[in-house]
Amino acid sequence: MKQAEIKRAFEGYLRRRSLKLTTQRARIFDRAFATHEHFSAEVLYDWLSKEPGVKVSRATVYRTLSLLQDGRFMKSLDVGRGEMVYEHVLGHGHHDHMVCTDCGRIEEFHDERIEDLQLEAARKKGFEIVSHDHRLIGYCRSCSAKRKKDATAAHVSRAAAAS
Amino acid sequence: MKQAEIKRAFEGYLRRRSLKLTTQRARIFDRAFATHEHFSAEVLYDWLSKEPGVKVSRATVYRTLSLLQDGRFMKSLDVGRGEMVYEHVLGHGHHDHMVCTDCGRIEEFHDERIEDLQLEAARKKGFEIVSHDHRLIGYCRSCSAKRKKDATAAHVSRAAAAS
DNA sequence: TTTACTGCAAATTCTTTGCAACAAC
DNA sequence: GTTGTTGCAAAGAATTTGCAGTAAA
Repeated sequence: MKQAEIKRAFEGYLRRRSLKLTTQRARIFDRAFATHEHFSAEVLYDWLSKEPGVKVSRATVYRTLSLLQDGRFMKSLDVGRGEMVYEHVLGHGHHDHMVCTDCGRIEEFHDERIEDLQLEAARKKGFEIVSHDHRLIGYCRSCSAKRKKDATAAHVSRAAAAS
Repeated sequence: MKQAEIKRAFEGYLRRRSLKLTTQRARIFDRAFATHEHFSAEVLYDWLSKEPGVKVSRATVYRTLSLLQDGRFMKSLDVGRGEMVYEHVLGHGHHDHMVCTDCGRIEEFHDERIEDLQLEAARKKGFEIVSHDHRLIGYCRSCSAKRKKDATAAHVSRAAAAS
Protein backbone atom coordinates (compact mmCIF):
# COMPACT_ATOMS: atom_id res chain seq x y z
CA MET A 1 0.00 0.00 0.00
CA LYS A 2 1.38 3.33 -0.97
CA GLN A 3 -1.24 5.46 0.75
CA ALA A 4 1.14 6.00 3.66
CA GLU A 5 3.73 7.19 1.21
CA ILE A 6 1.46 9.68 -0.48
CA LYS A 7 0.33 10.93 2.90
CA ARG A 8 3.91 11.70 3.73
CA ALA A 9 4.13 13.58 0.47
CA PHE A 10 1.08 15.58 1.54
CA GLU A 11 2.68 16.38 4.89
CA GLY A 12 5.84 17.51 3.13
CA TYR A 13 3.76 19.61 0.79
CA LEU A 14 2.13 21.37 3.71
CA ARG A 15 5.40 21.92 5.52
CA ARG A 16 7.07 23.36 2.45
CA ARG A 17 4.35 25.95 2.15
CA SER A 18 4.20 26.55 5.91
CA LEU A 19 0.69 25.23 6.14
CA LYS A 20 -0.50 23.21 9.05
CA LEU A 21 -1.46 19.59 9.31
CA THR A 22 -4.68 19.94 11.24
CA THR A 23 -6.75 17.00 12.42
CA GLN A 24 -9.44 18.05 9.93
CA ARG A 25 -7.07 17.97 7.01
CA ALA A 26 -5.71 14.62 8.02
CA ARG A 27 -9.20 13.23 8.34
CA ILE A 28 -10.30 14.55 4.98
CA PHE A 29 -7.18 13.22 3.35
CA ASP A 30 -7.60 9.77 4.83
CA ARG A 31 -11.26 9.53 3.94
CA ALA A 32 -10.75 10.74 0.40
CA PHE A 33 -7.97 8.23 -0.22
CA ALA A 34 -9.88 5.42 1.45
CA THR A 35 -12.26 5.21 -1.46
CA HIS A 36 -11.55 4.35 -5.05
CA GLU A 37 -14.77 5.80 -6.28
CA HIS A 38 -15.49 9.29 -7.46
CA PHE A 39 -17.30 11.51 -5.00
CA SER A 40 -18.63 15.03 -4.66
CA ALA A 41 -17.79 17.47 -1.90
CA GLU A 42 -21.24 16.94 -0.45
CA VAL A 43 -20.85 13.17 -0.36
CA LEU A 44 -17.47 13.44 1.31
CA TYR A 45 -18.98 15.82 3.83
CA ASP A 46 -21.73 13.30 4.54
CA TRP A 47 -19.25 10.50 5.10
CA LEU A 48 -17.27 12.62 7.51
CA SER A 49 -20.38 13.72 9.36
CA LYS A 50 -21.68 10.22 9.86
CA GLU A 51 -18.46 8.43 10.66
CA PRO A 52 -16.77 8.98 14.01
CA GLY A 53 -14.02 11.58 14.30
CA VAL A 54 -13.46 15.30 14.77
CA LYS A 55 -16.11 17.53 13.33
CA VAL A 56 -15.37 18.84 9.87
CA SER A 57 -17.42 21.61 8.38
CA ARG A 58 -18.56 21.85 4.81
CA ALA A 59 -16.33 24.89 4.31
CA THR A 60 -13.28 22.96 5.41
CA VAL A 61 -14.13 20.12 3.07
CA TYR A 62 -14.22 22.53 0.15
CA ARG A 63 -11.08 24.31 1.26
CA THR A 64 -9.16 21.09 1.71
CA LEU A 65 -10.28 19.67 -1.60
CA SER A 66 -8.91 22.81 -3.29
CA LEU A 67 -5.69 22.38 -1.41
CA LEU A 68 -5.41 18.76 -2.47
CA GLN A 69 -5.97 19.77 -6.04
CA ASP A 70 -3.33 22.47 -5.90
CA GLY A 71 -0.88 19.90 -4.66
CA ARG A 72 -1.93 17.46 -7.38
CA PHE A 73 -3.12 14.90 -4.90
CA MET A 74 -6.60 14.98 -6.34
CA LYS A 75 -8.34 15.96 -9.52
CA SER A 76 -11.77 17.38 -9.96
CA LEU A 77 -13.98 16.69 -12.88
CA ASP A 78 -17.16 18.18 -14.09
CA VAL A 79 -19.51 15.39 -15.02
CA GLY A 80 -22.20 17.81 -16.06
CA ARG A 81 -24.43 17.33 -13.06
CA GLY A 82 -23.86 20.76 -11.62
CA GLU A 83 -21.44 19.63 -8.97
CA MET A 84 -17.79 18.78 -9.14
CA VAL A 85 -16.65 15.24 -8.63
CA TYR A 86 -13.28 14.29 -7.19
CA GLU A 87 -10.85 11.44 -7.58
CA HIS A 88 -7.46 10.89 -6.05
CA VAL A 89 -4.38 10.36 -8.16
CA LEU A 90 -3.12 7.31 -6.34
CA GLY A 91 -1.14 5.52 -8.97
CA HIS A 92 -3.34 5.38 -12.02
CA GLY A 93 -2.26 7.84 -14.68
CA HIS A 94 -4.25 9.98 -17.03
CA HIS A 95 -7.61 8.74 -18.17
CA ASP A 96 -10.94 10.03 -19.42
CA HIS A 97 -14.47 9.17 -18.30
CA MET A 98 -17.73 7.64 -19.33
CA VAL A 99 -20.63 8.90 -17.24
CA CYS A 100 -23.89 6.97 -16.95
CA THR A 101 -26.83 9.36 -16.92
CA ASP A 102 -29.04 6.76 -15.30
CA CYS A 103 -27.08 5.58 -12.29
CA GLY A 104 -24.29 8.14 -12.20
CA ARG A 105 -21.62 5.48 -12.43
CA ILE A 106 -18.30 6.65 -13.81
CA GLU A 107 -16.03 4.43 -15.84
CA GLU A 108 -12.54 5.28 -16.92
CA PHE A 109 -10.90 4.76 -20.26
CA HIS A 110 -7.70 5.70 -21.96
CA ASP A 111 -6.44 5.51 -25.50
CA GLU A 112 -3.09 6.91 -26.43
CA ARG A 113 -4.18 7.21 -30.03
CA ILE A 114 -6.86 9.69 -29.03
CA GLU A 115 -4.29 11.70 -27.12
CA ASP A 116 -2.11 11.83 -30.22
CA LEU A 117 -4.97 12.95 -32.43
CA GLN A 118 -5.79 15.68 -29.94
CA LEU A 119 -2.26 16.98 -30.18
CA GLU A 120 -2.46 16.87 -33.92
CA ALA A 121 -5.72 18.83 -33.93
CA ALA A 122 -4.23 21.42 -31.60
CA ARG A 123 -1.08 21.76 -33.68
CA LYS A 124 -3.17 22.52 -36.75
CA LYS A 125 -4.81 25.46 -35.01
CA GLY A 126 -1.69 26.68 -33.24
CA PHE A 127 -3.40 25.84 -29.96
CA GLU A 128 -1.28 25.07 -26.90
CA ILE A 129 -2.98 22.39 -24.81
CA VAL A 130 -2.74 22.68 -21.05
CA SER A 131 -5.31 20.06 -20.22
CA HIS A 132 -8.32 18.45 -21.73
CA ASP A 133 -11.63 17.11 -20.78
CA HIS A 134 -13.11 14.20 -22.59
CA ARG A 135 -16.18 12.41 -21.43
CA LEU A 136 -18.70 10.11 -22.98
CA ILE A 137 -22.24 10.47 -21.74
CA GLY A 138 -24.73 7.65 -22.01
CA TYR A 139 -25.65 4.38 -20.33
CA CYS A 140 -23.34 1.96 -18.64
CA ARG A 141 -23.59 -1.72 -19.49
CA SER A 142 -26.19 -2.59 -16.88
CA CYS A 143 -28.37 0.48 -17.35
CA SER A 144 -28.21 0.00 -21.09
CA ALA A 145 -29.35 -3.60 -20.74
CA LYS A 146 -32.15 -2.59 -18.39
CA ARG A 147 -33.38 0.03 -20.81
CA LYS A 148 -33.43 -2.42 -23.65
CA LYS A 149 -35.40 -4.90 -21.63
CA ASP A 150 -37.88 -2.21 -20.59
CA ALA A 151 -38.26 -1.03 -24.16
CA THR A 152 -39.00 -4.57 -25.27
CA ALA A 153 -41.51 -5.10 -22.47
CA ALA A 154 -43.27 -1.86 -23.39
CA HIS A 155 -43.38 -2.92 -26.99
CA VAL A 156 -44.87 -6.29 -26.16
CA SER A 157 -47.51 -4.78 -23.92
CA ARG A 158 -48.44 -2.22 -26.55
CA ALA A 159 -48.82 -4.99 -29.09
CA ALA A 160 -51.00 -6.95 -26.68
CA ALA A 161 -53.18 -3.93 -25.98
CA ALA A 162 -53.63 -3.30 -29.70
CA SER A 163 -54.78 -6.82 -30.45
CA MET B 1 -29.08 32.24 -46.32
CA LYS B 2 -30.96 29.50 -44.62
CA GLN B 3 -31.78 31.35 -41.44
CA ALA B 4 -35.27 32.05 -42.76
CA GLU B 5 -35.70 28.35 -43.36
CA ILE B 6 -34.63 27.34 -39.89
CA LYS B 7 -36.87 30.02 -38.43
CA ARG B 8 -39.79 28.44 -40.21
CA ALA B 9 -38.75 25.14 -38.71
CA PHE B 10 -38.81 26.76 -35.29
CA GLU B 11 -42.30 28.12 -35.92
CA GLY B 12 -43.47 24.70 -36.98
CA TYR B 13 -41.89 23.22 -33.90
CA LEU B 14 -43.82 25.60 -31.69
CA ARG B 15 -47.08 25.01 -33.50
CA ARG B 16 -46.74 21.25 -33.28
CA ARG B 17 -46.37 21.50 -29.53
CA SER B 18 -49.10 24.17 -29.21
CA LEU B 19 -46.61 26.69 -27.96
CA LYS B 20 -46.81 30.32 -28.91
CA LEU B 21 -44.58 32.42 -31.07
CA THR B 22 -44.29 35.46 -28.86
CA THR B 23 -42.42 38.58 -29.83
CA GLN B 24 -39.87 37.75 -27.14
CA ARG B 25 -39.20 34.32 -28.54
CA ALA B 26 -38.88 35.66 -32.05
CA ARG B 27 -36.45 38.29 -30.88
CA ILE B 28 -34.32 35.84 -28.94
CA PHE B 29 -34.27 33.46 -31.86
CA ASP B 30 -33.22 36.15 -34.32
CA ARG B 31 -30.52 37.53 -32.10
CA ALA B 32 -29.10 34.13 -31.27
CA PHE B 33 -28.89 33.16 -34.92
CA ALA B 34 -27.51 36.52 -35.96
CA THR B 35 -24.18 35.70 -34.38
CA HIS B 36 -21.77 32.97 -35.27
CA GLU B 37 -19.93 33.19 -32.01
CA HIS B 38 -20.58 31.33 -28.82
CA PHE B 39 -22.35 33.28 -26.11
CA SER B 40 -23.67 32.88 -22.59
CA ALA B 41 -27.22 33.53 -21.44
CA GLU B 42 -26.03 36.68 -19.71
CA VAL B 43 -24.35 38.00 -22.85
CA LEU B 44 -27.43 37.35 -24.93
CA TYR B 45 -29.49 39.12 -22.31
CA ASP B 46 -27.15 42.11 -22.50
CA TRP B 47 -27.43 42.29 -26.26
CA LEU B 48 -31.19 42.21 -26.08
CA SER B 49 -31.29 44.82 -23.36
CA LYS B 50 -29.07 47.26 -25.22
CA GLU B 51 -30.43 46.83 -28.70
CA PRO B 52 -33.85 48.25 -29.58
CA GLY B 53 -36.90 45.99 -29.41
CA VAL B 54 -39.43 44.58 -26.95
CA LYS B 55 -38.21 44.05 -23.45
CA VAL B 56 -36.99 40.54 -22.72
CA SER B 57 -36.34 39.44 -19.17
CA ARG B 58 -33.49 37.28 -18.05
CA ALA B 59 -35.95 34.52 -17.13
CA THR B 60 -37.34 34.47 -20.64
CA VAL B 61 -33.87 34.28 -22.11
CA TYR B 62 -33.14 31.21 -20.03
CA ARG B 63 -36.51 29.65 -20.77
CA THR B 64 -36.19 30.23 -24.49
CA LEU B 65 -32.66 28.88 -24.63
CA SER B 66 -33.91 25.67 -23.03
CA LEU B 67 -36.69 25.52 -25.54
CA LEU B 68 -34.27 25.99 -28.41
CA GLN B 69 -32.13 23.21 -27.06
CA ASP B 70 -35.06 20.86 -26.72
CA GLY B 71 -35.88 21.48 -30.34
CA ARG B 72 -32.25 20.95 -31.33
CA PHE B 73 -31.91 24.46 -32.70
CA MET B 74 -29.10 25.21 -30.30
CA LYS B 75 -26.58 23.37 -28.22
CA SER B 76 -25.14 24.31 -24.90
CA LEU B 77 -21.66 23.57 -23.82
CA ASP B 78 -19.91 23.78 -20.55
CA VAL B 79 -16.57 25.44 -21.08
CA GLY B 80 -15.69 25.12 -17.44
CA ARG B 81 -16.19 28.75 -16.54
CA GLY B 82 -19.24 28.18 -14.39
CA GLU B 83 -21.71 29.33 -16.98
CA MET B 84 -23.11 27.59 -20.00
CA VAL B 85 -22.24 28.76 -23.46
CA TYR B 86 -24.54 28.40 -26.45
CA GLU B 87 -24.14 27.92 -30.17
CA HIS B 88 -26.72 27.48 -32.88
CA VAL B 89 -26.73 24.45 -35.13
CA LEU B 90 -27.03 26.33 -38.39
CA GLY B 91 -25.46 24.00 -40.88
CA HIS B 92 -22.18 22.95 -39.37
CA GLY B 93 -22.28 19.43 -38.03
CA HIS B 94 -20.76 17.89 -34.98
CA HIS B 95 -17.52 19.32 -33.66
CA ASP B 96 -15.57 19.63 -30.45
CA HIS B 97 -13.94 22.66 -28.87
CA MET B 98 -10.68 24.22 -27.84
CA VAL B 99 -11.12 26.83 -25.13
CA CYS B 100 -8.53 29.52 -24.49
CA THR B 101 -8.22 30.20 -20.78
CA ASP B 102 -6.68 33.60 -21.42
CA CYS B 103 -9.08 35.29 -23.81
CA GLY B 104 -12.02 32.89 -23.68
CA ARG B 105 -11.91 32.32 -27.42
CA ILE B 106 -13.45 29.06 -28.58
CA GLU B 107 -12.18 27.19 -31.63
CA GLU B 108 -13.84 24.21 -33.17
CA PHE B 109 -12.28 21.03 -34.41
CA HIS B 110 -13.39 17.69 -35.66
CA ASP B 111 -11.66 14.42 -36.39
CA GLU B 112 -13.61 11.41 -37.46
CA ARG B 113 -10.80 9.13 -36.27
CA ILE B 114 -11.34 10.35 -32.72
CA GLU B 115 -15.05 9.64 -33.02
CA ASP B 116 -14.28 6.11 -34.11
CA LEU B 117 -11.86 5.53 -31.26
CA GLN B 118 -14.50 6.77 -28.83
CA LEU B 119 -16.95 4.22 -30.14
CA GLU B 120 -14.33 1.54 -29.82
CA ALA B 121 -13.60 2.50 -26.22
CA ALA B 122 -17.30 2.46 -25.39
CA ARG B 123 -17.83 -0.89 -27.05
CA LYS B 124 -15.10 -2.40 -24.92
CA LYS B 125 -16.91 -1.37 -21.74
CA GLY B 126 -20.40 -2.15 -22.98
CA PHE B 127 -21.17 1.55 -22.72
CA GLU B 128 -23.90 3.04 -24.89
CA ILE B 129 -22.90 6.56 -25.94
CA VAL B 130 -25.64 9.15 -26.13
CA SER B 131 -23.41 12.17 -26.49
CA HIS B 132 -19.95 13.25 -25.63
CA ASP B 133 -18.06 16.23 -24.56
CA HIS B 134 -14.53 16.76 -25.66
CA ARG B 135 -12.67 19.96 -25.11
CA LEU B 136 -9.06 21.01 -25.09
CA ILE B 137 -8.15 23.69 -22.59
CA GLY B 138 -5.12 25.89 -23.10
CA TYR B 139 -3.99 28.91 -25.08
CA CYS B 140 -5.05 29.91 -28.55
CA ARG B 141 -2.43 30.84 -31.09
CA SER B 142 -2.27 34.52 -30.25
CA CYS B 143 -2.40 34.14 -26.46
CA SER B 144 0.21 31.42 -26.67
CA ALA B 145 2.50 33.68 -28.68
CA LYS B 146 1.94 36.55 -26.26
CA ARG B 147 2.80 34.36 -23.31
CA LYS B 148 5.99 33.21 -24.92
CA LYS B 149 7.02 36.76 -25.65
CA ASP B 150 6.26 37.83 -22.07
CA ALA B 151 8.20 34.90 -20.68
CA THR B 152 11.20 35.85 -22.78
CA ALA B 153 10.95 39.50 -21.76
CA ALA B 154 10.77 38.51 -18.09
CA HIS B 155 13.77 36.29 -18.52
CA VAL B 156 15.78 39.05 -20.16
CA SER B 157 14.90 41.57 -17.48
CA ARG B 158 15.77 39.11 -14.73
CA ALA B 159 19.13 38.50 -16.38
CA ALA B 160 19.73 42.25 -16.62
CA ALA B 161 18.83 42.77 -12.96
CA ALA B 162 21.18 40.01 -11.89
CA SER B 163 24.14 41.38 -13.77
C1' DT C 1 -62.03 33.22 -24.55
C1' DT C 2 -58.77 29.91 -23.54
C1' DT C 3 -54.23 28.63 -22.73
C1' DA C 4 -49.67 29.70 -22.79
C1' DC C 5 -46.21 33.31 -21.72
C1' DT C 6 -43.84 37.06 -19.42
C1' DG C 7 -41.60 39.76 -15.77
C1' DC C 8 -40.46 40.02 -11.22
C1' DA C 9 -38.57 38.67 -7.23
C1' DA C 10 -37.81 34.96 -4.33
C1' DA C 11 -35.85 30.40 -4.23
C1' DT C 12 -32.25 26.92 -5.39
C1' DT C 13 -27.83 24.74 -5.77
C1' DC C 14 -23.07 24.52 -5.37
C1' DT C 15 -19.23 26.92 -3.71
C1' DT C 16 -16.67 30.77 -1.59
C1' DT C 17 -15.66 34.20 2.05
C1' DG C 18 -15.38 37.41 6.27
C1' DC C 19 -14.65 37.03 10.82
C1' DA C 20 -13.93 35.78 15.64
C1' DA C 21 -12.52 31.88 18.27
C1' DC C 22 -8.99 28.28 18.19
C1' DA C 23 -5.25 24.98 17.39
C1' DA C 24 -0.73 23.87 15.17
C1' DC C 25 4.00 24.92 15.24
C1' DG D 1 3.29 33.55 21.14
C1' DT D 2 2.64 33.54 16.09
C1' DT D 3 0.40 32.42 12.28
C1' DG D 4 -2.51 29.67 9.91
C1' DT D 5 -7.27 27.24 10.48
C1' DT D 6 -11.85 26.29 11.58
C1' DG D 7 -16.94 26.81 11.83
C1' DC D 8 -20.58 29.53 11.07
C1' DA D 9 -23.51 32.07 8.62
C1' DA D 10 -23.80 35.28 5.10
C1' DA D 11 -22.49 36.16 0.33
C1' DG D 12 -21.98 34.84 -4.53
C1' DA D 13 -22.97 33.30 -9.18
C1' DA D 14 -25.80 30.97 -12.44
C1' DT D 15 -30.11 29.30 -13.18
C1' DT D 16 -34.97 28.07 -11.93
C1' DT D 17 -39.57 28.80 -10.33
C1' DG D 18 -44.26 30.58 -8.31
C1' DC D 19 -47.44 33.76 -9.27
C1' DA D 20 -50.38 37.40 -11.01
C1' DG D 21 -50.97 39.98 -14.98
C1' DT D 22 -50.64 39.83 -20.31
C1' DA D 23 -50.75 38.42 -24.98
C1' DA D 24 -51.06 34.82 -28.57
C1' DA D 25 -54.32 31.66 -30.93
